[in-house]
Amino acid sequence: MSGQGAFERVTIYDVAAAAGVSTATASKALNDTGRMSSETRDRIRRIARELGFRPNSLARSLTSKRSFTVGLLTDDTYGRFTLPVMAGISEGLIDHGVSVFLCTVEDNPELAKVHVDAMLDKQVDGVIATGKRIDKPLPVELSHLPVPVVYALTAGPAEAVTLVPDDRQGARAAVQHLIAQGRRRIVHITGPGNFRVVHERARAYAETLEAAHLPVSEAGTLRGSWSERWGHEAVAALWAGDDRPDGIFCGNDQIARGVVDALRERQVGVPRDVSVVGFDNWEIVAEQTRPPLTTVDMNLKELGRQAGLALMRLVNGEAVEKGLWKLPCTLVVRGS
Amino acid sequence: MSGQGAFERVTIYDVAAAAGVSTATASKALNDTGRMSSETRDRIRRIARELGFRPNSLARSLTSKRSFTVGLLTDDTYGRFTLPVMAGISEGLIDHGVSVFLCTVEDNPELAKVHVDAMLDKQVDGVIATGKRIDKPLPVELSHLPVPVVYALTAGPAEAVTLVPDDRQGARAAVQHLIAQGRRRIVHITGPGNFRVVHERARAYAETLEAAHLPVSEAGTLRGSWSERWGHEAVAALWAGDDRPDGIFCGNDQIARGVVDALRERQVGVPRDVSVVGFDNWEIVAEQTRPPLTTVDMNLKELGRQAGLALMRLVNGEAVEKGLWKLPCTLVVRGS
DNA sequence: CGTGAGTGAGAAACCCTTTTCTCAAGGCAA
DNA sequence: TTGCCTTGAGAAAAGGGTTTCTCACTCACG
Repeated sequence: MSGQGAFERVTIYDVAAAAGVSTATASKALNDTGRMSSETRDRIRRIARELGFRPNSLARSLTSKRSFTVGLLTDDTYGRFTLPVMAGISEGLIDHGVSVFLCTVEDNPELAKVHVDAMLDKQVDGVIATGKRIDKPLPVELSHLPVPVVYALTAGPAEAVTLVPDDRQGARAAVQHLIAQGRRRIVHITGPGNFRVVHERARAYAETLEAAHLPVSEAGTLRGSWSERWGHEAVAALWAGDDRPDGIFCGNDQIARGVVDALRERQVGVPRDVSVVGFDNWEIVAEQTRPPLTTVDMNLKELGRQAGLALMRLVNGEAVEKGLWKLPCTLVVRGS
Repeated sequence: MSGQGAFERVTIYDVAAAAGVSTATASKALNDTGRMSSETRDRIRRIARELGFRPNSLARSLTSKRSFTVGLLTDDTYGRFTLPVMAGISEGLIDHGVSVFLCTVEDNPELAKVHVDAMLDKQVDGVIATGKRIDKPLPVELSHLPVPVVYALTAGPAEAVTLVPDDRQGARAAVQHLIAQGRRRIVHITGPGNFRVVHERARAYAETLEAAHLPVSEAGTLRGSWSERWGHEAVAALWAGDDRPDGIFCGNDQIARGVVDALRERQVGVPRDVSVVGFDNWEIVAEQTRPPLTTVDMNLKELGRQAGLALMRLVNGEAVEKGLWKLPCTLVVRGS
């Protein structure tokens, strides 16, 4: 099986000796550089394969000044957003032979500094900062590191590359979907006003209604918490009045879940009487709702992948457009 | 433009030259090895500090055969369990100067192999495997890697170190709490029977009742899905009969949430008439439930930390007890 | 004064790979 | 035959540290 060389690692000296050549020749044969007869090259390669030779990245990095590692900093240990982003980064970079150092720093500046120093000592080629909120920075200053930095789903300086989902476009898609379903009285039930995403989504909601010549009022946007309970409460408040909506765009899936449940308790048919659209495509919520939620997916894994690729371009010295990159969201149409 | 690596790194040669000594002496001064006058040692150290010298880990690893990195493999990109475990690992290891390579492998054996090979090439000192289910292994064989492996929250071979929460003890604590609240008719509403944790918790539930001389029947354990909906359904079924419980131990917090909501809809007082205990301490669920859920915390971050420390001991060649390590759970008492 | 022990520090080897420079040999034109 | 060019390959250095070995020197003792 694999991994038989458990004791002594095979080095390029072993390959060279077995092939009766120098390490220089062996190196060149394996890296497809230098000049030599194709017989020699093939023979060395065959022997390397037979011996199970795997070059020591550390030694290679020492001369190449490239470690093929990057550091990933996050302040999120529980959230559901970070993991897909990290998975995307890891997946996008492994294709380039790059491995990712995971560093969780909570909100602890000293811990963050320790991690950053450890990363730098290990000669990372670059750093990705990621977090739980796009309007809060990590507890450590990364702007004058000796390596490039990319920000994903966390606040970064204006002159850096920062990747976030395009909340406006996602919200627009959601509201347009409601309009396309023939809904005309559309409200927006969303989270706390001190989140930037709440502003973005609410603004896009209002603009989309306006563009469709539908009535839009400040009262159409209800701010609360990111919870099912708030969904319940908002429906209770709306149904207590006369001007009941026939379409509801929710700021996240939990609110939408609460909304759908509250409507069902009131015998209001979803989507017969009211259409509901959520945000996040948190599958455990969206798919379990009855009916399953139509919702906006932020494509976080893809966002992570793009962040990784952007960093690679910076590391390679290629030109990369600075500033905020807004990545498209996708509407996932289910039953609501 | 910052971060174009324009800075020249300070090497030990620079320090040695500035101090007028050889690199050997500089190395020994900085590592507190070898023999020299304390004036020399202090002077070299001071100069190193002034120059901002930071040793290149790569070069150091090349000779020391220790890279102070470990690989972390996970098959979970969405779950809520993995992130705290990873955070604990990262936190526990950074104290040892060890950084963690994050590798997400989904259920893809080839991807997993690529990641493992990349890790090995980068000379990781060890590997930690973690996942979403303690009864499913990762899609890659790790048992004859040339470095030690520790398993956390995923299935590992019998002869390895595997860390999992002590589900039995946690379940026992939950049921004992219900009994201490004066509850006597206690049922268990839990997840699908093909999860090992379902068996463990159900068994501990039954044993604890038995030990307290309370009635225990197979009908007292209701298996369903890990969803709020199932909590609702189970309550509906129970309250349709005559033998209604006064204590409910739920297999996870989502079920408990559904149970509490269903009870409230039925005007059953929690905890006035019925006490409910969940499992997981998923704060976003447990704290939002009305009343807030009393639940079992699996201390996943601590589990991760222990996994990291166990790996370090293996790497250092210290004796480590093999087999399944069951780490204690903690009952978090809230309002239910 | 000769001897031995202890001390402080440097030279050199080593870790593993890449890369530059050098060189011998052979082919070919003059 | 001489001289130049090409080709294939190796010697050596580099990369940034650590570690072993050696050595010169001082001091105390007999």
